[in-house]
Amino acid sequence: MPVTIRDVARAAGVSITTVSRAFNGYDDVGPDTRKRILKVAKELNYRPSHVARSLVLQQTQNVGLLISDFNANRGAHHFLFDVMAGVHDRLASLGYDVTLVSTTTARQRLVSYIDFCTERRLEGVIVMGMRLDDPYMQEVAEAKLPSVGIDLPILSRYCGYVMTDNVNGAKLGMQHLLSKGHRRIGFVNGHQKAAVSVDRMRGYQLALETAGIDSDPDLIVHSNFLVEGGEAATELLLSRAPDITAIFYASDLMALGGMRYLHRVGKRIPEDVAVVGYDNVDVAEWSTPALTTVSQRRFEMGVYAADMLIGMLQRDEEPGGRLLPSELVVRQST
Amino acid sequence: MPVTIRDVARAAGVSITTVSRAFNGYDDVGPDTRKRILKVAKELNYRPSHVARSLVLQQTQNVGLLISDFNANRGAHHFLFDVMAGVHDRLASLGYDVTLVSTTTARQRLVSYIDFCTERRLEGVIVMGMRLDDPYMQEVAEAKLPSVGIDLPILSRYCGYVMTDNVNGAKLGMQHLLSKGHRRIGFVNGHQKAAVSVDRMRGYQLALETAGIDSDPDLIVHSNFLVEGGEAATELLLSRAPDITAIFYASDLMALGGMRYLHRVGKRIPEDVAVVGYDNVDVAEWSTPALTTVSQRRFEMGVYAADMLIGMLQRDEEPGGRLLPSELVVRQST
DNA sequence: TTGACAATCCAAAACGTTTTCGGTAGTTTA
DNA sequence: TAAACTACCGAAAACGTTTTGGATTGTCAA
Repeated sequence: MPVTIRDVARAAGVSITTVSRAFNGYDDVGPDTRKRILKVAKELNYRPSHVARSLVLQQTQNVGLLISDFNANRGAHHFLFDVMAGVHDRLASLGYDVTLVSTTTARQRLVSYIDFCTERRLEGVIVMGMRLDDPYMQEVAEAKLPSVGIDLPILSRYCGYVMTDNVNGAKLGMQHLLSKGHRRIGFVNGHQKAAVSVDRMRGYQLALETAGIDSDPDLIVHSNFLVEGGEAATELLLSRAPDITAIFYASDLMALGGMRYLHRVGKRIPEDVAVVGYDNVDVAEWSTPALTTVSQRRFEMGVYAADMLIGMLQRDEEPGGRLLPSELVVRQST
Repeated sequence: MPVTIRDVARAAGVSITTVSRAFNGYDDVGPDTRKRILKVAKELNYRPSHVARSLVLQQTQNVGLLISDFNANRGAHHFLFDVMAGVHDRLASLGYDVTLVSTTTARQRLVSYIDFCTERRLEGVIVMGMRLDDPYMQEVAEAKLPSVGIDLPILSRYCGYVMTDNVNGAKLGMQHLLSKGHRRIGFVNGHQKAAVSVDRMRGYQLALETAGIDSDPDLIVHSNFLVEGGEAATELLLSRAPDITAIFYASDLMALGGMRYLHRVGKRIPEDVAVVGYDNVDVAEWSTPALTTVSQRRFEMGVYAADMLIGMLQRDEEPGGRLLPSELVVRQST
């Protein structure tokens, strides 16, 4: 049904070899024949088949964008969307196609992640939203498929990663609170199986340490990065340590949930309790009071991840771990 | 480099024909040979090439997910992400691959949307985030490529769409305000080139009409669906008609911006001005006061769009226009 | 006049599958 | 015992490209 290179060749009165060469800009085709071929091709509405070309060239120009359990991670769109945009933007501008892959789907179809990718001859993968205990973590690390994790510190011959400098980010947030005179600071972290959580925990501890304050386990609670989780965590935190004057949250959404709870129990922000979030998502700016937070450059994370992958693919570069700087954004909640 | 069907055939001592049949579950291959082939294939780590198969079968099992200017539309993630999840979820579970496509990228690469799709032999496309005056609108409508628009009323032999019943949705929001006794109701609509805007405008007018209220052009202003736009629009609205007691926004984000402005100028919500949004995004629930809004079932929109496309692809069904019901979610802003 | 050398072009193989059309045994039926 | 049938398997063509290794001109220098 679709018009092939053979149709063009026939219509232009040349061989398919010549059509191919005309299209790919080789110089051993006469200027008039070239013009004729191009004209005929346009008339016939010829589009070279990407799949035939992939087959003979043995490369698809196609990379996967793997989002762990896309469906269940919908609440994370505040973070994920921009990263996706960054990844796609860079990859597309370099001529790569991006196919969406989700692990759950793969699981449903009883195909492992690596099977999925090699079957479609994906040349590389960018992985996001994954937990450290996810079974696919190991698959990614062991596969010989070039891949780069976002917020996933996997490092091997074929795996690199990009993430924000979370320990410094957490330190920034904490130092800000410490500089405001707070001494009893609660910490609502993300779930323990998120790579960022362990780093942010370290930043929290480090900041306390250098301020000469002993860490109190009662002041630390783990949650799920989402609003409801932050709400519940804050309630728990306040029941355990009613004397805290500030809370540091590992995500803006949890901070929002926390502020909602604080508001409900009549605490004023920042007078009674100061609040710092993490991510600097758009919502942080809209809340009342506007949320002080540690920013992550999400779009850039995607771009850099794409760049690292391209480096591996096109220039055979060794992957590495790239840490983006964090920045403190001070607003009214502190 | 990758192991092919020929390698498996050689290792198993059979022809490639037999390997192919064994893999595709044909019944004319002996039970013992089949077992042997499968064992050998597993040992060699054989994965059939999706691209070779696509070439011979003349179908790719691949559909495009076209997001108009992905990059610039990042602010719309509150709406888009869930739809994407719905689309991907359904499509993936039916064995289709999903390729991300963005028109800007295409434009950069000087390849038209339709070229992009036919080159990759995409079997269909789901289109979202597009404006009515977008040049690609016509391309989509004229192309013989099965496609379904989300919030885009394009209808042809190959084009269907799914959108929320926006005129009824707007009517619901307005009727709610009218039932609370409001008579001077401002309307902050989205930009005029969005399909949903014209429907919501109609719903607004209809509601006024049946309530016997004349529509006042001073009470209507167009904006861009985003927070800052809503803020500016509200300022304009109040300057033109200081006597309004309620505002209906065509998106939750604009409503949020509006509430921010109202708060700043000392108006109480809902006592001085009642506010209704549109979309029921997660943020609507978190704001203070929580936002009354008209809900859209975003995930389902994606699922239904996928279903419609599959219907065309697999059962040659005629596309149509599917309208999802809207629902009013009453919270504290009214 | 002839050999070399551009300038153009083409036939055929290759990429990794699926599928059509047979072919060869062995087994049953008449 | 021959014919028909079953069960299993393979050779080869096809899908739409790219690329290798010439082939055919014509031109120019010797």
